[in-house]
Amino acid sequence: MTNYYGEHSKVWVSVDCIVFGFEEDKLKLLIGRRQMDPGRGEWSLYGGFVGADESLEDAANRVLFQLTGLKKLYMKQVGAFGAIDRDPGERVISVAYCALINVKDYDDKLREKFNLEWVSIDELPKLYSDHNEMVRDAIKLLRRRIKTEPLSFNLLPELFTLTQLQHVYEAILDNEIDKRNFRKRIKQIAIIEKTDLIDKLTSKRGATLYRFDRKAYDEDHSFKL
Amino acid sequence: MTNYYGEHSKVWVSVDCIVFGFEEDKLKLLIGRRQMDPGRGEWSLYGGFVGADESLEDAANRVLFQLTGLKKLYMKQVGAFGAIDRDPGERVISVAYCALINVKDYDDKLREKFNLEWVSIDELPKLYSDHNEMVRDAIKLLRRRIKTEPLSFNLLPELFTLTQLQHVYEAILDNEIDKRNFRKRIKQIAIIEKTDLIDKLTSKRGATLYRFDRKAYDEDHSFKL
DNA sequence: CCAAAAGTGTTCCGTCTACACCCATGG
DNA sequence: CCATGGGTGTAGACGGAACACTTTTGG
Repeated sequence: MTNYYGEHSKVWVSVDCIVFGFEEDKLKLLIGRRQMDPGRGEWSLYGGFVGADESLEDAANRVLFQLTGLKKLYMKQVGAFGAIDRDPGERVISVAYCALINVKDYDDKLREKFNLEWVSIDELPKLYSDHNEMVRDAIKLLRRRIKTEPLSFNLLPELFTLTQLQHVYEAILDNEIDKRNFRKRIKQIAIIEKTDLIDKLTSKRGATLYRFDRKAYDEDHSFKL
Repeated sequence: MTNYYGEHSKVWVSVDCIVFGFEEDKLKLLIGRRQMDPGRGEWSLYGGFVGADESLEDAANRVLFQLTGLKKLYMKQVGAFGAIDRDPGERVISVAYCALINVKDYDDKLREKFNLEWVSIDELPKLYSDHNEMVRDAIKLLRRRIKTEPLSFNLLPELFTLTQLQHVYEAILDNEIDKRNFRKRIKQIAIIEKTDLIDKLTSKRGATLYRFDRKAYDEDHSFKL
């Protein structure tokens, strides 16, 4: 192989994963105690180095799979972070990825194995390196995208009630939404499908369960909430 | 220095700059013929490798300065591109940055030196590697941001007419805007300042020149167009 | 029987859109 | 004097926000 770029220096590149979940009507983040030096023991996102033979997306998916046991997660790049001294050990450029998972699908054994915690985004501790910045940017990205993309379903089980769905929007956007207006809008957009199942866990009367209608969404991408 | 991450492999990281300008009522991109192997002679964005002792932003600013002779440009990260074979020569991860410049400030000698051309974004040729993707993402970013940030002034001289400003919006958003509605909205938002100067280059009657009122903007960031 | 969550429509107001004519001037 | 771009206001449509009461049922 010809050595084209030999005179330039190489750097380590890592990916860091911002894993969001939804629990107790709050948007939560999966973080853990860093298990390596430097920074051992600090709260941190979970990450990994990008291998010579894997793309950035592959690396992010690999890390997410290790972490959650799940493939095909909703995942989006947040951005590259490249300050010289962002990592206290060596020069490392990191690309942040944000993923949404349904906490119910998540294997709690993995949580224990990696010593992870679900932490509410408004109670986040100081994280390792520039990870707080990454989280901030990821939240901005979510807030923008949730208005035009059906992100919210990734945070919920397949079947969910309209109240749960509304709580997801409220948690991400951090404001209250009027119940009637919310339901009106949801019903105008034909991308959620009513089932004849009733959820009786959260109320005595019971609430109708809905599911995301991916087919309808694929046919009509125009979507505003 | 302790070698923390020695077992992992390093990669080359570059920055690629997407430089937008506005000329002849069109949004244009500064591209050139690649002057190195691999891909010598192909149309390409202008880029450079990230040095061991510079941040990603520094690298992007350095490349932009080389290219335009200008500092303190409006610049935003578009994202990291990391497919394994994206560069035909070696494994290189690239971070794309998008910049806006006023073509009038631009030194044409530099254009000749680097053999660059201003090409209208709807006449873009096939570019080297994944540069067309980068440009697509950059345009998406512009379209989103121009609605809430005063980007447009970066593409214009300090003094400009309302018609010019409108043409910038039309070029970026790729649709026509009603003149009266546009001017009504602009005047509601007090971030542009009328001068008593008249531009007589584009019309016989002459058009009032305006300037961006940065102070007013800094005081009131709420802004929608 | 009562507490607790589900479910349902209407009115108002502000914003966006569509639309056409006069003005000033250089050539 | 006329062609060219500059400049101005209004009416109707539409979408978002505010708002309160009835229903069901488990305990």
